[in-house]
Amino acid sequence: MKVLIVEDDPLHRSFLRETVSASLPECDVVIEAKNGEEGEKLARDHKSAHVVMDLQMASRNGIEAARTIWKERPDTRILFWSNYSDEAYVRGVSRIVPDGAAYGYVLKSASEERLRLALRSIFIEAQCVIDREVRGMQQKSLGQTKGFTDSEYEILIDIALGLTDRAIARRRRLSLRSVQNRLQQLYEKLDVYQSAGEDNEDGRFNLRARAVTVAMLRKLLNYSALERAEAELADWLASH
Amino acid sequence: MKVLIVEDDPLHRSFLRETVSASLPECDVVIEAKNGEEGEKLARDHKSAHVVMDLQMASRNGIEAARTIWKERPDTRILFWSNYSDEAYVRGVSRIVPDGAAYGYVLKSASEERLRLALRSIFIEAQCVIDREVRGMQQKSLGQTKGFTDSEYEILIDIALGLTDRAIARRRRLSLRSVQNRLQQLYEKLDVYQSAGEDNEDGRFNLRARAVTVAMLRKLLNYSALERAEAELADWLASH
DNA sequence: GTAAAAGATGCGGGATCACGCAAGACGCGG
DNA sequence: CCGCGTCTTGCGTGATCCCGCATCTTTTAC
Repeated sequence: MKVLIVEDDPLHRSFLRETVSASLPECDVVIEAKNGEEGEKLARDHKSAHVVMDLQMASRNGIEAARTIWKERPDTRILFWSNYSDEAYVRGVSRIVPDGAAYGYVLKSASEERLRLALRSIFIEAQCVIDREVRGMQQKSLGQTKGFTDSEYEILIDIALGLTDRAIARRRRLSLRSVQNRLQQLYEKLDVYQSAGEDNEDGRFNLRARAVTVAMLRKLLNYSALERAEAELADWLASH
Repeated sequence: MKVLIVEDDPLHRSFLRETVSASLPECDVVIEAKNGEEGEKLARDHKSAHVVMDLQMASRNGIEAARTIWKERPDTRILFWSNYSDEAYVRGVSRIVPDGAAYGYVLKSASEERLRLALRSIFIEAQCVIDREVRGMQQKSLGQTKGFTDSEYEILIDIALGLTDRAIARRRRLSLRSVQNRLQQLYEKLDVYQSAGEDNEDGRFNLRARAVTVAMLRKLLNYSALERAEAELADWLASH
């Protein structure tokens, strides 16, 4: 059994290496990559079916890497080991996990014991292990209650990218007015109005820009989500 | 000699502790805090004059903490030990360092040797030590060449916060038209036009929103910068 | 001290945005 | 089949944004 570690921080990497070999005696080979790009390559070369990796890496972030790995070999088992449970990450991950694949998401702040357990559950038992805190996010993003619809999230990304209403309409194949409707309901859910109008008409906001910032502050968006969205946009622009 | 370590990652924290005591034999007490808030408190309690800390912490980020520490005791020597050299961080740090204070900025990706050297240079010799890569950023942000003026950066933050032109004008005590001028020059420098107009009028951008995203992708802005800006805005709104 | 450069302000117009109103389109339980 | 809610679309309006043109002030340079 081979395990591939993808993690850019040297300290964390060596910690992972030790934990993996300590808690998985059946693992005889440990491979290490120090960024997403290298991770993809090594996963391909070694046909490794067991991966533990960080989200948020400099060269190619974990979600990108996971997507190409799963695209080539959908039965790969991946444990995401991340610092954050941003809704942007959780949403990004659950968007790319193939049907029936075993995967996990545990936070770096979790105890070592929890990490060991997750490793065994996923790699040996083929079970999914999602950290409690992360699970909360997932509920919020899937169950509409208080969370954001896919269409709302979609349009959030579009305005974050700086697309114009008309451009969004073209991209999502909607009429101009529909785009604006979605925008309104997004503004509503993000509470952009509350902080805006209030008492004085003095401190009014530019709703569009404000929505993006509020979303970032709420961890609905983060750098890597923007990065991915930007890449997708470039693709779309190329294919026109 | 007392040294205060402020770092939220347990692995990094213990690494720091070892490195500090190994490279600074004259240090007899090492105190540890696991977030910015606690860091401020311990710095106050222990009157510690030597701090090494992370930027990017959950509860209260490094720049905030450093500012209050320096406000209370400007001769404190602080070594920032960070994963990133985002222009947003560099700018944030150099904005708050008091005149004549000794401080340092080294990346976590640097060698352990470099860290040891920095520790001794700053804490013993009272010299400033800035990582090469970080220095590059500093040049770009201070020397206008190819970088951004303070006024441009200021307005960038304002639109990122979602302020309206009129609101910015009030906040910065400018006329509406001046604000728009600054915006234009910001758009220019961020190359928002290039990606926008080009050939087809199809993929046009909303310049305002686009500028923010481009700035984020270029690391001119990041989460903690937004966080700080938002707090400042709230203050300003309160004092009207 | 004067000239050039940089910045601030006003005016005005065309484009875009935010959004109320109302009419069709689609799915869903009775 | 009908009624109901959700989603989509069109039209129109007022606010806001982007920006060219022209004037005036401040800073910088020599």
